[in-house]
Amino acid sequence: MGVIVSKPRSSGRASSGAAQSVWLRRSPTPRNEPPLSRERITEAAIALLDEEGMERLTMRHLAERLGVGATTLYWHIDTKDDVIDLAIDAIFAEAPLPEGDTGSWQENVVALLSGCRAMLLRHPWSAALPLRRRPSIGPNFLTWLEFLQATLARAGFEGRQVQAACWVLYNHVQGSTASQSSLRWSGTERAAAQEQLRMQQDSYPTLVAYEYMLDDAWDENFDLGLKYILDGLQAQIAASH
Amino acid sequence: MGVIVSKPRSSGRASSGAAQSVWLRRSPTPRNEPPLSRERITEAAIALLDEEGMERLTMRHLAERLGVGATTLYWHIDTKDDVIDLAIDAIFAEAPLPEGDTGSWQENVVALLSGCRAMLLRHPWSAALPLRRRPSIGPNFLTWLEFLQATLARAGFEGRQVQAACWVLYNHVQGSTASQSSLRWSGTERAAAQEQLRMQQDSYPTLVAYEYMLDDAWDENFDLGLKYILDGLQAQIAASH
DNA sequence: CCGGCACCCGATCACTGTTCGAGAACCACT
DNA sequence: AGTGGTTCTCGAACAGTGATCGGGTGCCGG
Repeated sequence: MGVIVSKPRSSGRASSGAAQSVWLRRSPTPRNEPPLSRERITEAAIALLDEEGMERLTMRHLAERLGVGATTLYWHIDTKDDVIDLAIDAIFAEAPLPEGDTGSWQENVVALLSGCRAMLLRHPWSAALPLRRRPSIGPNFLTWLEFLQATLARAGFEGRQVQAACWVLYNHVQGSTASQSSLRWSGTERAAAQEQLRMQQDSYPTLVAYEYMLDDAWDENFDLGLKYILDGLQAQIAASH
Repeated sequence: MGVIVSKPRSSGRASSGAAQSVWLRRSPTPRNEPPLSRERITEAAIALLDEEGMERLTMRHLAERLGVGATTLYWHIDTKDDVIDLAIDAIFAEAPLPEGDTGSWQENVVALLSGCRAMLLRHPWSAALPLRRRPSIGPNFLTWLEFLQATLARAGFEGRQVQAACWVLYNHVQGSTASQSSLRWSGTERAAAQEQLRMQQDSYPTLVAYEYMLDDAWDENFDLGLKYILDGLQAQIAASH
């Protein structure tokens, strides 16, 4: 201890301008059973986000859900962004880390990413993940990423290759689930957009031909795309002996 | 004509609930040279976003920049989301579409994605792209996507493969640029996070070993990741004869 | 019994997106 | 020149936002 020095309710917090990430400060309640805690706030935030979406996440709504005054939250967290950071990290605890080393590294990666994908789809608001101005350095996210990188390192990648492979795979899960979650729009508008697209077939022949935005073969697209990536990674390993 | 019926300033707009996408309504100013136009608003919005970022994009700021009352904007657009949709689509006009069919399809894809990446990095707020609740159906975005899909279709992909390949590639550009743009955080906090990560080396040995979040080899990671994807796609083509 | 600490909250501030209705500017046509 | 209507502008206002401040509880060790 002693590394993280900032007090929970410091009068001049983050004197050097921007507030620090939640993960760099320690929780202000080391006691036994406080009535309100970061954990309870995070839990309620996730429930609220799942039920009503990102734009309905409000300090007042969240407080009401917890049966608490709105400003009370600010004793436990510094900022609304903190709540979102905590929620995002918490859901990564739901992504299962496959046991043992059964099977090829490809099978391990597929299992890991599939579990993560299912988790992200359960929480559609996670599409907001990449837009956070600060990177994710929550413990659960780091654990998940560590697992992925370790799997790749064990598969035979080295140095820069590990990072590159890791980000390609992560972007694939994150990007495809974000698209899928965002594209759950109203049926009427969707129909209008499809009509509009079909009317402009001369401008977008390929998009129309391959039914851009018309079918919902999310699973197939994800699996096939993942296969492509894994094939490319396998080629890299083969080339490196 | 006659397809898009909603009036620009309709009293009860989008009577069926959610507002329609900008692209499904027509511009309210078919006149010669109106002082304020969608184009000028879009232009100013992009400049504002580039200079001050997403959270500083405000109707009032935008209006002030245009030397105009805040509420004036609402005659030209229905909603702030419309402005963002317009801005996002407008920057896709900056992504160059390589001329002709010189070179292999891989080279064409690399050129296309590199141009898109440079454009997205010039406008870091584009990281917010995937989180929009409605999908991108602006003309410039569709043109760009059409070009990518057409390139892939010409390369020999068929049916579902085209879509899957297209999304893998798109997610790679979008995801990597979003990460890079988001990770431009303050040096002090970054140092603190690195310190924290190094302290927990026991928990995250691989992340520390491969310098997660320590180096900024964005270009190398992007290129290498793209190579993996292209190799995987090449394997698909080879398998399909 | 009491001082101090952990925790809570009502009032309030500056600001947000958006609506409303009153107006100004322009146009075609008499 | 005048009139009527469409096109465009805007100030005032509304409900709601994140966040701060200072004054409160209630509890616990002494």
